Amino acid sequence: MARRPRAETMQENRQRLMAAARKAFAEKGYAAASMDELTADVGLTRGALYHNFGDKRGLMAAVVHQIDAEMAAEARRIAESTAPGWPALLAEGEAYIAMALRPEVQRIVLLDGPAVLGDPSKWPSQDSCLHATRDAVDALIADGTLLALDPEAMARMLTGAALNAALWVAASDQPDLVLPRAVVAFRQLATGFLAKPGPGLAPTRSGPQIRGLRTTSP
Amino acid sequence: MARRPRAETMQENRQRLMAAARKAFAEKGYAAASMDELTADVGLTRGALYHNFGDKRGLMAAVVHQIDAEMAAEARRIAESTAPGWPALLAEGEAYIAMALRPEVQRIVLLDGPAVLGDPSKWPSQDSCLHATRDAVDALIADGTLLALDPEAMARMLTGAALNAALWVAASDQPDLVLPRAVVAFRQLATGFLAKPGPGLAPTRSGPQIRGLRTTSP
DNA sequence: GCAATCAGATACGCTGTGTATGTGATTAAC
DNA sequence: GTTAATCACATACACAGCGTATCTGATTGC
Repeated sequence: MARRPRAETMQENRQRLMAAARKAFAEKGYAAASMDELTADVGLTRGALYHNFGDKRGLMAAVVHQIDAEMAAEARRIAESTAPGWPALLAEGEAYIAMALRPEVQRIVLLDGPAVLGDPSKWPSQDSCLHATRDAVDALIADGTLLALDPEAMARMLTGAALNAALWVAASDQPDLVLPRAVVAFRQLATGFLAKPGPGLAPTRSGPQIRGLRTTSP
Repeated sequence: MARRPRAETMQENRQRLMAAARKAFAEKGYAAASMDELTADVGLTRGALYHNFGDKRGLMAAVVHQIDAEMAAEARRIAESTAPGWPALLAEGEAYIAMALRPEVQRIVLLDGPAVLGDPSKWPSQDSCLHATRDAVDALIADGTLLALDPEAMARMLTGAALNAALWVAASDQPDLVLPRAVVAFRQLATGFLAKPGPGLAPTRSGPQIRGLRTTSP
């Protein structure tokens, strides 16, 4: 028989369990997701689950970590494809807004995550998204672009505003329609941290675009 | 016997159940709170609970509604005891930050609430806090103090930033120490919505006050 | 005073988690 | 190459907790 190394199949099983968990948690919510069902879906039993993740919460932690990492990576990609500095920070925030519209992110990371794992800043993953934003803020403070306040607080408020805006957008009747308004408001709010606020504020001009579009730099 | 009217004792039982629920939900979290224990604590059984609130979630909704209303009332009181207009809006936001430090508010409203009941904007209570902030924003837009963006989005982001900041403060090692920094950052961020940003930004001047106590500025 | 109502209690079933134990395959020792 | 140890996962069990269906004694309206 194809003697596959043990560690390999184990890794694959972990992946499959996490994939199933993402699906179940996103669709039914953490509380309503049955571990029995979930494991059966990928041809395993709860035995495998408890062996790999300790308990249901452990699986949740792993899933949240994974999604969080993906989000941070995507935000970083977007930020890097933008003019560095202030526009990149804005782009990052907008990226979070856009990502938070995905049901998976919304349900797992924003709604159930804090309830199950506590505040994001204490997550095992240490919350990559927050970290990334904090780094960006640090750089912009050193840079003189932003006011020298507590960078942790600033990062926290920016991501908080962005993610909260996203929840609002998602809960609305026509997400596609209100999304641009949220983005505009976010951009405007963020200017509060600028060391020298741009003179002409023309927020609604130049059409707010998300995901890849040029952010108007002051 | 003292023939108390039925509606009266029923009302009292409801109150007692809710009081017990606030305690249990705050201390153990929604998921870990046992309805059997909770009802026994006030000398009742689950029968009373299901009769009055439908199910566990119904009880949670009632509790959240109650706390939310209390928060909104308190915020309003604070706002009214401040110079009307912009300062009042800031005071309101700061009040939310301070209130969110209370374990009850934090655990029930901020962490478990969204997971159990969904996004605050869809809560039965319609989220009084959000509503209050929105009204304040509306007035300040009409007033010309704030930029005329989507008021819903603005309110959402302000409360989002405030509450997120509070969670951050609460999760920190020395809440008392970082709270002032959060307040300063909040005040500064909020200026982003001002129609004409003040020239000299002296956020720490005039002492950010939380619940009546003067925060030490570093 | 009597019947209808109703708040709350009692009893039951069921789902789901966690744990303790079992087992067959893989790995490592000799 | 055989054997012993390990280990990933399965099986079996105990138990807590939610929801519902049914019951009961008190209150209310007539």
